[in-house]
Amino acid sequence: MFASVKEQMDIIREGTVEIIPEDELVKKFEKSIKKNTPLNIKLGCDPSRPDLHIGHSVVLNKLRQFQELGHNAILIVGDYTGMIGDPSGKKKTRPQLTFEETRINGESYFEQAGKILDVSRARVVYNSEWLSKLDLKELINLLSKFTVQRILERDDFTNRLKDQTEIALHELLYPIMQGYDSYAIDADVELGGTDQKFNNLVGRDVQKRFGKEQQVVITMPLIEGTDGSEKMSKSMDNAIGITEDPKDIFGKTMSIPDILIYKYFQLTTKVSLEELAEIKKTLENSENNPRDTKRRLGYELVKLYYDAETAEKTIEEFDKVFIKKETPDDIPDHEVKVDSIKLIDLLTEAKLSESKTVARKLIEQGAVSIDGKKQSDMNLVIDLKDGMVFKVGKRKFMKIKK
RNA sequence: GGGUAGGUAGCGAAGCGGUCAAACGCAACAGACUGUAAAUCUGUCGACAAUUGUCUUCGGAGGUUCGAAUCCUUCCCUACCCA
Repeated sequence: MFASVKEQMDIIREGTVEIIPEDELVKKFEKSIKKNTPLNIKLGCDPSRPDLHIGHSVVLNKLRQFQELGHNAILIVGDYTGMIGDPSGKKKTRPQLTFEETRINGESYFEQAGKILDVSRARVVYNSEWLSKLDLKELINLLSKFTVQRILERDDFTNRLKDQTEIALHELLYPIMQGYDSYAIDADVELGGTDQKFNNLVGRDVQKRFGKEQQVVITMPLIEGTDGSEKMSKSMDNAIGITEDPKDIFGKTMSIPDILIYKYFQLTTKVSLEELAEIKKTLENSENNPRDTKRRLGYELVKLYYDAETAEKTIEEFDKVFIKKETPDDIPDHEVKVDSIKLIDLLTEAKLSESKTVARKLIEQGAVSIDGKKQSDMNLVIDLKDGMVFKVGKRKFMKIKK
Protein backbone atom coordinates (compact mmCIF):
# COMPACT_ATOMS: atom_id res chain seq x y z
CA MET A 1 0.00 0.00 0.00
CA PHE A 2 1.32 3.40 -0.90
CA ALA A 3 0.75 6.64 0.90
CA SER A 4 -1.23 9.34 -0.84
CA VAL A 5 0.39 11.38 -3.55
CA LYS A 6 0.39 14.45 -1.37
CA GLU A 7 2.00 12.66 1.53
CA GLN A 8 4.66 11.22 -0.70
CA MET A 9 5.35 14.54 -2.36
CA ASP A 10 5.67 16.31 0.97
CA ILE A 11 8.26 13.87 2.17
CA ILE A 12 10.19 13.75 -1.06
CA ARG A 13 10.20 17.47 -1.65
CA GLU A 14 11.82 18.15 1.70
CA GLY A 15 15.44 19.23 1.35
CA THR A 16 15.65 18.89 -2.42
CA VAL A 17 17.08 21.56 -4.66
CA GLU A 18 15.11 20.70 -7.75
CA ILE A 19 12.64 18.14 -8.96
CA ILE A 20 12.68 18.11 -12.72
CA PRO A 21 9.86 18.18 -13.62
CA GLU A 22 7.74 18.11 -10.54
CA ASP A 23 4.43 17.38 -12.25
CA GLU A 24 5.87 14.26 -13.82
CA LEU A 25 6.74 12.98 -10.39
CA VAL A 26 3.18 13.55 -9.30
CA LYS A 27 1.98 11.55 -12.28
CA LYS A 28 4.38 8.77 -11.54
CA PHE A 29 3.13 8.55 -7.98
CA GLU A 30 -0.44 8.49 -9.21
CA LYS A 31 0.30 5.72 -11.64
CA SER A 32 2.20 3.75 -9.06
CA ILE A 33 -0.73 3.90 -6.65
CA LYS A 34 -3.22 2.97 -9.32
CA LYS A 35 -1.24 0.00 -10.57
CA ASN A 36 0.08 -0.81 -7.14
CA THR A 37 3.64 -1.04 -8.40
CA PRO A 38 6.66 0.65 -6.87
CA LEU A 39 8.80 3.16 -8.73
CA ASN A 40 12.40 2.47 -9.65
CA ILE A 41 14.64 4.94 -7.91
CA LYS A 42 18.14 5.07 -9.32
CA LEU A 43 21.28 6.18 -7.61
CA GLY A 44 24.65 5.89 -9.26
CA CYS A 45 27.68 5.07 -7.13
CA ASP A 46 31.27 5.67 -8.01
CA PRO A 47 33.29 2.53 -7.32
CA SER A 48 36.62 4.32 -7.55
CA ARG A 49 36.00 6.01 -4.24
CA PRO A 50 34.45 3.44 -2.03
CA ASP A 51 34.66 5.41 1.18
CA LEU A 52 31.41 7.13 1.85
CA HIS A 53 31.27 10.36 3.76
CA ILE A 54 28.39 12.30 5.16
CA GLY A 55 28.21 14.28 1.95
CA HIS A 56 27.02 11.11 0.25
CA SER A 57 24.56 10.54 3.02
CA VAL A 58 22.45 13.46 1.82
CA VAL A 59 21.38 11.61 -1.28
CA LEU A 60 21.24 8.22 0.44
CA ASN A 61 18.87 9.64 2.99
CA LYS A 62 16.54 10.71 0.24
CA LEU A 63 16.75 7.27 -1.26
CA ARG A 64 15.89 5.80 2.10
CA GLN A 65 12.77 7.95 2.20
CA PHE A 66 11.71 6.51 -1.10
CA GLN A 67 12.27 3.06 0.31
CA GLU A 68 10.18 3.87 3.32
CA LEU A 69 7.42 4.90 0.95
CA GLY A 70 7.61 1.47 -0.63
CA HIS A 71 9.64 2.13 -3.75
CA ASN A 72 12.59 0.23 -5.19
CA ALA A 73 16.04 1.51 -4.49
CA ILE A 74 18.45 0.62 -7.26
CA LEU A 75 22.10 1.29 -6.73
CA ILE A 76 24.15 1.28 -9.87
CA VAL A 77 27.81 0.65 -9.44
CA GLY A 78 29.68 2.21 -12.31
CA ASP A 79 32.14 -0.59 -12.62
CA TYR A 80 32.43 -0.41 -16.37
CA THR A 81 33.20 3.26 -16.41
CA GLY A 82 35.47 2.62 -13.44
CA MET A 83 37.41 0.07 -15.35
CA ILE A 84 37.99 2.49 -18.16
CA GLY A 85 39.17 5.03 -15.64
CA ASP A 86 37.79 8.49 -15.30
CA PRO A 87 40.56 11.09 -15.46
CA SER A 88 38.47 13.86 -13.98
CA GLY A 89 41.36 15.01 -11.83
CA LYS A 90 43.28 17.82 -13.40
CA LYS A 91 46.64 16.25 -13.91
CA LYS A 92 46.59 12.80 -12.57
CA THR A 93 45.02 10.12 -14.62
CA ARG A 94 42.88 8.19 -12.30
CA PRO A 95 44.17 4.68 -11.84
CA GLN A 96 42.09 2.24 -13.75
CA LEU A 97 40.36 -0.32 -11.66
CA THR A 98 40.45 -4.00 -12.28
CA PHE A 99 37.32 -6.05 -12.39
CA GLU A 100 38.00 -7.42 -8.92
CA GLU A 101 38.52 -3.98 -7.48
CA THR A 102 35.22 -2.75 -8.80
CA ARG A 103 33.51 -5.73 -7.16
CA ILE A 104 35.25 -5.21 -3.85
CA ASN A 105 34.56 -1.50 -3.90
CA GLY A 106 31.00 -2.07 -4.96
CA GLU A 107 30.42 -4.40 -2.06
CA SER A 108 32.05 -2.07 0.36
CA TYR A 109 29.87 0.74 -0.93
CA PHE A 110 26.83 -1.37 -0.41
CA GLU A 111 27.87 -2.30 3.08
CA GLN A 112 28.38 1.33 4.03
CA ALA A 113 25.18 2.44 2.39
CA GLY A 114 23.56 -0.13 4.64
CA LYS A 115 24.07 2.21 7.54
CA ILE A 116 21.48 4.41 5.92
CA LEU A 117 19.45 2.26 3.56
CA ASP A 118 17.52 -0.89 4.06
CA VAL A 119 19.84 -3.00 1.99
CA SER A 120 17.69 -6.06 2.18
CA ARG A 121 15.26 -4.24 -0.05
CA ALA A 122 17.73 -2.52 -2.33
CA ARG A 123 19.00 -3.82 -5.60
CA VAL A 124 22.59 -3.44 -6.67
CA VAL A 125 23.56 -3.70 -10.27
CA TYR A 126 26.80 -3.21 -12.10
CA ASN A 127 26.62 -1.24 -15.28
CA SER A 128 29.11 -3.51 -17.01
CA GLU A 129 26.15 -5.85 -17.24
CA TRP A 130 24.81 -3.90 -20.20
CA LEU A 131 27.58 -1.51 -21.15
CA SER A 132 30.03 -4.30 -21.92
CA LYS A 133 27.55 -5.74 -24.36
CA LEU A 134 27.25 -2.63 -26.47
CA ASP A 135 29.13 -3.14 -29.69
CA LEU A 136 30.57 -0.33 -31.71
CA LYS A 137 27.60 -0.18 -34.02
CA GLU A 138 25.19 0.25 -31.16
CA LEU A 139 27.47 2.70 -29.46
CA ILE A 140 27.66 4.83 -32.57
CA ASN A 141 23.90 4.70 -32.86
CA LEU A 142 23.62 5.87 -29.27
CA LEU A 143 26.17 8.63 -29.74
CA SER A 144 24.54 9.85 -32.93
CA LYS A 145 21.58 10.94 -30.88
CA PHE A 146 23.67 13.57 -29.12
CA THR A 147 25.55 16.57 -30.34
CA VAL A 148 28.89 17.86 -29.21
CA GLN A 149 27.27 21.14 -28.33
CA ARG A 150 24.78 19.44 -26.10
CA ILE A 151 27.49 17.66 -24.16
CA LEU A 152 29.74 20.68 -23.96
CA GLU A 153 26.95 22.67 -22.37
CA ARG A 154 27.88 21.08 -19.16
CA ASP A 155 29.52 23.55 -16.80
CA ASP A 156 32.43 21.31 -15.98
CA PHE A 157 33.40 21.04 -19.57
CA THR A 158 32.84 24.67 -20.35
CA ASN A 159 35.02 25.66 -17.45
CA ARG A 160 37.70 23.26 -18.37
CA LEU A 161 37.76 24.54 -21.89
CA LYS A 162 38.08 28.02 -20.54
CA ASP A 163 40.75 27.08 -18.02
CA GLN A 164 42.59 25.16 -20.68
CA THR A 165 42.58 21.96 -18.71
CA GLU A 166 42.45 18.83 -20.69
CA ILE A 167 39.32 16.92 -21.38
CA ALA A 168 39.83 13.35 -22.40
CA LEU A 169 37.57 12.23 -25.19
CA HIS A 170 35.93 9.46 -23.28
CA GLU A 171 34.90 11.85 -20.55
CA LEU A 172 32.47 13.30 -23.04
CA LEU A 173 30.84 9.92 -23.21
CA TYR A 174 30.36 9.56 -19.51
CA PRO A 175 27.09 11.43 -19.28
CA ILE A 176 25.72 9.35 -22.11
CA MET A 177 26.82 6.12 -20.53
CA GLN A 178 25.24 7.12 -17.26
CA GLY A 179 22.13 8.06 -19.13
CA TYR A 180 22.14 4.70 -20.78
CA ASP A 181 22.07 3.15 -17.31
CA SER A 182 18.75 4.83 -16.68
CA TYR A 183 17.43 3.38 -19.88
CA ALA A 184 18.73 -0.07 -19.04
CA ILE A 185 17.06 -0.29 -15.65
CA ASP A 186 13.92 1.68 -16.48
CA ALA A 187 14.52 4.33 -13.89
CA ASP A 188 11.53 6.39 -12.83
CA VAL A 189 13.52 8.72 -10.69
CA GLU A 190 17.20 9.44 -10.53
CA LEU A 191 18.74 10.98 -7.46
CA GLY A 192 21.95 12.92 -7.36
CA GLY A 193 23.75 15.93 -6.03
CA THR A 194 23.34 19.20 -7.89
CA ASP A 195 26.65 18.42 -9.57
CA GLN A 196 25.00 15.46 -11.23
CA LYS A 197 22.15 17.44 -12.69
CA PHE A 198 23.51 17.48 -16.18
CA ASN A 199 24.33 13.78 -16.24
CA ASN A 200 20.97 12.87 -14.89
CA LEU A 201 19.17 15.00 -17.42
CA VAL A 202 21.03 13.21 -20.17
CA GLY A 203 19.40 10.08 -18.76
CA ARG A 204 16.06 11.61 -19.65
CA ASP A 205 17.27 12.26 -23.17
CA VAL A 206 18.50 8.73 -23.67
CA GLN A 207 15.23 7.28 -22.46
CA LYS A 208 13.28 9.56 -24.74
CA ARG A 209 15.38 8.77 -27.78
CA PHE A 210 14.79 5.12 -27.21
CA GLY A 211 11.11 5.60 -26.71
CA LYS A 212 10.89 5.00 -22.99
CA GLU A 213 9.20 6.88 -20.22
CA GLN A 214 11.51 9.58 -18.94
CA GLN A 215 12.87 9.62 -15.45
CA VAL A 216 12.36 12.46 -13.03
CA VAL A 217 15.57 14.03 -11.83
CA ILE A 218 15.85 15.02 -8.21
CA THR A 219 18.87 17.00 -7.14
CA MET A 220 20.06 17.36 -3.58
CA PRO A 221 22.30 20.07 -2.18
CA LEU A 222 26.00 19.47 -1.84
CA ILE A 223 27.44 20.18 1.51
CA GLU A 224 30.69 21.92 2.21
CA GLY A 225 33.39 19.96 3.92
CA THR A 226 34.96 20.65 7.27
CA ASP A 227 36.96 23.50 5.79
CA GLY A 228 33.70 25.26 5.15
CA SER A 229 34.47 26.33 1.61
CA GLU A 230 34.97 23.39 -0.72
CA LYS A 231 32.42 20.74 -1.39
CA MET A 232 33.00 17.74 0.80
CA SER A 233 35.23 15.22 -0.89
CA LYS A 234 37.86 12.83 0.17
CA SER A 235 40.39 14.25 -2.22
CA MET A 236 39.99 17.68 -0.67
CA ASP A 237 40.64 16.09 2.69
CA ASN A 238 37.67 17.80 4.22
CA ALA A 239 35.34 14.86 4.51
CA ILE A 240 33.81 13.13 7.48
CA GLY A 241 33.73 9.45 6.62
CA ILE A 242 30.84 7.44 7.89
CA THR A 243 33.08 4.54 8.85
CA GLU A 244 35.54 6.67 10.72
CA ASP A 245 36.15 6.36 14.44
CA PRO A 246 33.46 7.92 16.57
CA LYS A 247 35.97 10.34 17.95
CA ASP A 248 36.98 11.45 14.47
CA ILE A 249 33.42 11.87 13.34
CA PHE A 250 32.79 13.93 16.42
CA GLY A 251 36.03 15.85 16.30
CA LYS A 252 35.77 16.69 12.65
CA THR A 253 32.24 17.84 13.21
CA MET A 254 33.49 20.14 15.92
CA SER A 255 35.92 21.65 13.45
CA ILE A 256 33.33 22.79 10.94
CA PRO A 257 32.74 26.53 10.80
CA ASP A 258 29.83 27.63 12.92
CA ILE A 259 27.78 28.81 9.96
CA LEU A 260 27.54 25.27 8.65
CA ILE A 261 25.94 23.83 11.76
CA TYR A 262 22.37 24.23 10.61
CA LYS A 263 22.98 22.88 7.15
CA TYR A 264 24.61 19.78 8.56
CA PHE A 265 21.70 19.20 10.88
CA GLN A 266 19.26 19.60 8.04
CA LEU A 267 20.98 17.39 5.52
CA THR A 268 22.98 14.81 7.36
CA THR A 269 21.01 13.91 10.44
CA LYS A 270 17.61 12.46 11.04
CA VAL A 271 16.35 15.13 13.41
CA SER A 272 12.72 16.05 12.97
CA LEU A 273 11.40 19.23 11.45
CA GLU A 274 10.36 20.50 14.87
CA GLU A 275 13.81 19.95 16.22
CA LEU A 276 15.30 21.69 13.22
CA ALA A 277 13.23 24.76 13.90
CA GLU A 278 14.33 24.75 17.51
CA ILE A 279 17.98 24.40 16.51
CA LYS A 280 17.66 27.33 14.18
CA LYS A 281 16.29 29.45 16.97
CA THR A 282 19.06 28.43 19.31
CA LEU A 283 21.69 29.33 16.76
CA GLU A 284 20.18 32.71 16.07
CA ASN A 285 20.28 33.69 19.70
CA SER A 286 23.77 35.01 20.26
CA GLU A 287 23.59 34.26 23.96
CA ASN A 288 24.00 30.62 23.17
CA ASN A 289 27.39 29.18 22.52
CA PRO A 290 27.42 27.64 19.06
CA ARG A 291 29.79 25.07 20.44
CA ASP A 292 26.97 23.44 22.33
CA THR A 293 24.83 23.11 19.24
CA LYS A 294 27.77 21.81 17.32
CA ARG A 295 28.41 19.30 20.01
CA ARG A 296 24.87 18.08 19.67
CA LEU A 297 25.40 17.76 15.95
CA GLY A 298 28.43 15.59 16.55
CA TYR A 299 26.40 13.55 18.96
CA GLU A 300 23.64 13.02 16.41
CA LEU A 301 26.10 11.91 13.78
CA VAL A 302 27.90 9.45 16.00
CA LYS A 303 24.56 8.12 17.15
CA LEU A 304 23.48 7.68 13.56
CA TYR A 305 26.52 5.71 12.50
CA TYR A 306 27.14 3.94 15.79
CA ASP A 307 24.70 4.18 18.68
CA ALA A 308 23.61 6.44 21.47
CA GLU A 309 25.88 4.90 24.03
CA THR A 310 28.96 5.40 21.86
CA ALA A 311 27.87 8.94 21.19
CA GLU A 312 27.65 9.69 24.92
CA LYS A 313 31.09 8.28 25.50
CA THR A 314 32.57 10.20 22.62
CA ILE A 315 31.21 13.46 23.88
CA GLU A 316 32.62 12.78 27.34
CA GLU A 317 36.03 12.02 25.95
CA PHE A 318 35.99 15.16 23.91
CA ASP A 319 35.17 17.32 26.89
CA LYS A 320 37.86 15.65 28.87
CA VAL A 321 40.59 16.12 26.30
CA PHE A 322 39.76 19.44 24.72
CA ILE A 323 37.84 21.37 27.29
CA LYS A 324 39.34 20.10 30.50
CA LYS A 325 42.60 19.23 28.74
CA GLU A 326 42.96 15.96 30.51
CA THR A 327 44.30 12.70 29.22
CA PRO A 328 41.81 10.49 27.43
CA ASP A 329 41.01 7.02 28.73
CA ASP A 330 41.78 5.24 25.59
CA ILE A 331 45.36 5.76 24.48
CA PRO A 332 47.10 3.63 21.90
CA ASP A 333 49.99 1.59 23.28
CA HIS A 334 53.44 1.67 21.87
CA GLU A 335 55.49 -1.37 22.63
CA VAL A 336 59.18 -0.82 23.29
CA LYS A 337 61.97 -3.28 23.65
CA VAL A 338 64.77 -1.02 24.81
CA ASP A 339 65.25 0.68 28.17
CA SER A 340 66.16 4.09 26.92
CA ILE A 341 65.81 5.95 23.68
CA LYS A 342 66.21 9.42 22.33
CA LEU A 343 62.97 11.32 22.46
CA ILE A 344 63.07 12.27 18.79
CA ASP A 345 63.69 8.69 17.78
CA LEU A 346 60.81 7.48 19.87
CA LEU A 347 58.37 10.04 18.46
CA THR A 348 59.33 9.12 14.93
CA GLU A 349 59.25 5.42 15.56
CA ALA A 350 55.81 5.67 17.15
CA LYS A 351 54.63 7.76 14.19
CA LEU A 352 53.80 10.70 16.39
CA SER A 353 55.92 12.67 13.97
CA GLU A 354 56.79 12.07 10.34
CA SER A 355 60.52 12.51 10.63
CA LYS A 356 63.17 13.32 13.17
CA THR A 357 63.39 16.82 11.83
CA VAL A 358 59.69 17.29 12.42
CA ALA A 359 60.06 15.78 15.89
CA ARG A 360 62.71 18.36 16.69
CA LYS A 361 60.51 21.18 15.52
CA LEU A 362 57.64 19.89 17.59
CA ILE A 363 59.78 19.82 20.71
CA GLU A 364 61.05 23.27 19.90
CA GLN A 365 57.50 24.50 19.63
CA GLY A 366 56.56 23.05 22.97
CA ALA A 367 54.18 20.50 21.56
CA VAL A 368 55.60 17.48 23.31
CA SER A 369 54.95 16.42 26.85
CA ILE A 370 55.63 13.32 28.92
CA ASP A 371 53.18 12.53 31.69
CA GLY A 372 51.92 16.06 31.46
CA LYS A 373 55.34 17.71 31.64
CA LYS A 374 56.37 19.79 28.69
CA GLN A 375 59.68 18.79 27.13
CA SER A 376 62.01 21.30 25.57
CA ASP A 377 65.27 19.40 25.24
CA MET A 378 65.45 17.87 21.83
CA ASN A 379 68.45 15.74 22.70
CA LEU A 380 66.71 14.22 25.65
CA VAL A 381 67.23 10.53 26.21
CA ILE A 382 64.39 8.94 28.11
CA ASP A 383 64.40 6.02 30.47
CA LEU A 384 61.33 4.19 29.36
CA LYS A 385 58.88 3.03 31.95
CA ASP A 386 55.73 1.09 31.44
CA GLY A 387 52.72 3.37 31.34
CA MET A 388 54.51 6.59 30.44
CA VAL A 389 52.16 8.84 28.52
CA PHE A 390 53.43 10.92 25.64
CA LYS A 391 51.45 13.73 24.14
CA VAL A 392 52.18 15.51 20.89
CA GLY A 393 50.08 18.49 19.94
CA LYS A 394 46.53 18.52 21.12
CA ARG A 395 45.33 15.17 20.11
CA LYS A 396 48.11 12.68 19.66
CA PHE A 397 48.66 10.46 22.65
CA MET A 398 50.70 7.35 23.21
CA LYS A 399 51.30 5.09 26.15
CA ILE A 400 54.49 3.10 26.60
CA LYS A 401 54.15 -0.59 26.96
CA LYS A 402 57.12 -2.63 28.05
C1' G B 1 51.90 17.98 -39.53
C1' G B 2 53.13 23.60 -38.45
C1' G B 3 53.26 27.40 -34.71
C1' U B 4 52.91 29.36 -29.60
C1' A B 5 52.92 28.95 -24.30
C1' G B 6 54.06 25.72 -20.52
C1' G B 7 55.79 21.40 -17.05
C1' U B 8 58.79 24.19 -9.89
C1' A B 9 57.67 21.28 -3.17
C1' G B 10 50.44 18.53 -0.96
C1' C B 11 47.94 22.24 -4.39
C1' G B 12 48.21 27.13 -6.85
C1' A B 13 52.08 30.27 -8.31
C1' A B 14 57.09 33.33 -8.43
C1' G B 15 62.12 32.66 -9.68
C1' C B 16 65.19 32.54 -15.53
C1' G B 17 73.61 31.42 -13.97
C1' G B 18 75.79 32.18 -7.74
C1' U B 19 72.80 35.78 -1.99
C1' C B 20 67.75 28.97 -3.98
C1' A B 21 65.87 24.03 0.08
C1' A B 22 63.70 27.83 -3.72
C1' A B 23 59.31 34.33 -2.72
C1' C B 24 54.03 34.44 -2.04
C1' G B 25 48.96 32.31 -1.32
C1' C B 26 46.10 28.01 0.24
C1' A B 27 46.22 23.51 2.85
C1' A B 28 48.71 21.06 6.85
C1' C B 29 51.13 21.13 11.68
C1' A B 30 52.38 23.70 16.39
C1' G B 31 51.76 27.59 20.02
C1' A B 32 48.81 31.61 22.18
C1' C B 33 44.03 33.01 22.92
C1' U B 34 39.06 31.31 23.15
C1' G B 35 32.49 29.34 25.06
C1' U B 36 34.82 25.04 20.17
C1' A B 37 39.57 20.32 16.76
C1' A B 38 35.15 27.65 15.06
C1' A B 39 37.24 32.57 14.44
C1' U B 40 41.71 35.49 15.33
C1' C B 41 47.03 36.11 16.14
C1' U B 42 52.16 34.03 15.99
C1' G B 43 55.40 30.39 14.34
C1' U B 44 56.81 25.86 11.51
C1' C B 45 56.40 23.58 6.96
C1' G B 46 62.65 18.29 1.99
C1' A B 47 65.70 14.83 4.84
C1' C B 48 69.78 13.80 8.14
C1' A B 49 73.07 15.80 11.61
C1' A B 50 73.55 19.13 14.88
C1' U B 51 74.30 25.21 17.14
C1' U B 52 75.41 28.24 11.13
C1' G B 53 77.09 21.48 8.37
C1' U B 54 75.81 17.36 4.88
C1' C B 55 72.64 15.03 1.35
C1' U B 56 68.35 14.66 -2.21
C1' U B 57 64.75 17.95 -4.99
C1' C B 58 62.53 22.44 -9.61
C1' G B 59 59.07 16.74 -16.16
C1' G B 60 63.25 12.59 -17.81
C1' A B 61 68.27 11.81 -19.64
C1' G B 62 72.77 13.97 -21.07
C1' G B 63 76.01 18.44 -21.59
C1' U B 64 78.32 23.60 -20.82
C1' U B 65 80.30 26.02 -16.34
C1' C B 66 84.35 26.89 -10.50
C1' G B 67 78.88 27.00 -9.94
C1' A B 68 72.29 25.49 -13.06
C1' A B 69 65.50 25.47 -11.16
C1' U B 70 67.88 29.11 -14.30
C1' C B 71 72.12 28.17 -20.52
C1' C B 72 72.58 24.06 -24.53
C1' U B 73 71.06 19.10 -26.66
C1' U B 74 67.53 15.40 -26.68
C1' C B 75 63.32 12.82 -25.08
C1' C B 76 58.43 12.66 -22.60
C1' C B 77 53.91 15.25 -21.26
C1' U B 78 49.95 19.37 -21.44
C1' A B 79 47.11 23.54 -23.24
C1' C B 80 46.07 27.03 -27.15
C1' C B 81 46.13 28.61 -32.47
C1' C B 82 46.59 26.94 -37.64
C1' A B 83 46.05 22.66 -41.02
